[in-house]
Amino acid sequence: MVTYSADVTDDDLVFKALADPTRRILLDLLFQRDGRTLKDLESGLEMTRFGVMKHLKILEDAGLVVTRRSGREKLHFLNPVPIRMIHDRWIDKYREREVSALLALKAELEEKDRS
Amino acid sequence: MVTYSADVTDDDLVFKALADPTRRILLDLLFQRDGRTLKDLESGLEMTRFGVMKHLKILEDAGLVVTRRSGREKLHFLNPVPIRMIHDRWIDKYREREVSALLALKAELEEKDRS
DNA sequence: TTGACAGGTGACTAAATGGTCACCTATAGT
DNA sequence: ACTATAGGTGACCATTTAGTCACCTGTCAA
Repeated sequence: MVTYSADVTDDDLVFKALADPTRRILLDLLFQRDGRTLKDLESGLEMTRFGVMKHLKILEDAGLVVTRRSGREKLHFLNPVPIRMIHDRWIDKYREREVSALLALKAELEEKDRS
Repeated sequence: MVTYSADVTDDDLVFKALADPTRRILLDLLFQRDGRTLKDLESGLEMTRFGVMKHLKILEDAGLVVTRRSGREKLHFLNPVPIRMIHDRWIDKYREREVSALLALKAELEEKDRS
């Protein structure tokens, strides 16, 4: 049986982690391509290595990013599970149908806009 | 055509709004039952009316809560659309299948645990 | 029309957060 | 061995944020 450490404020770590724009960009980068190193991620941001490192630690502590060491490198991977749990907290089956339909309609209209 | 202010993006307001535990409780309360007044929401929290009011304003500015006036009362409703957009930002069709399966399995195991 | 009630604003303090730096450890390649 | 490279720690400062309060506006009902 898998146990998640400190159920207590687990969700607080997740939401706090998502609150910073730099950290969301980091997740975007990992969404595009997994398994990046700190050096790699750092090069895409206007910030010192230390800042990026702090952000990655916060993402990792929140469980949004999972890492694996490979020699002197540390590889970073996106973990979508906490994101899904946010979704499920405030969107039940009923609301999900409504929202999906609404967003589909919105996408359709924007598609027409573009043509 | 809608325009957004220069440095504060729409999604930043949403994530900042979700970063506070009190505001998440407010969303939980509205998830249970919509259309509540400030007085109603205030009674469930150990905080002055002013604190709750500030939090509700932040949620409203972020679009997570929509309101309607009725006489001297202001009714609050949960808007699930921004939550869904967070989900869609980092969970594509492929990951969604994986995550759903994983969470379903987890729920199943916890169900067995309880019996 | 008067008093109670629901909601709202601006200023203020204490705590949390983001970013940088000096300095440190461990691995890779020559 | 030794030098460059990848990553890590603790302290520090500037800014942001949560919460409270004195005071104000609008609505209801006797």
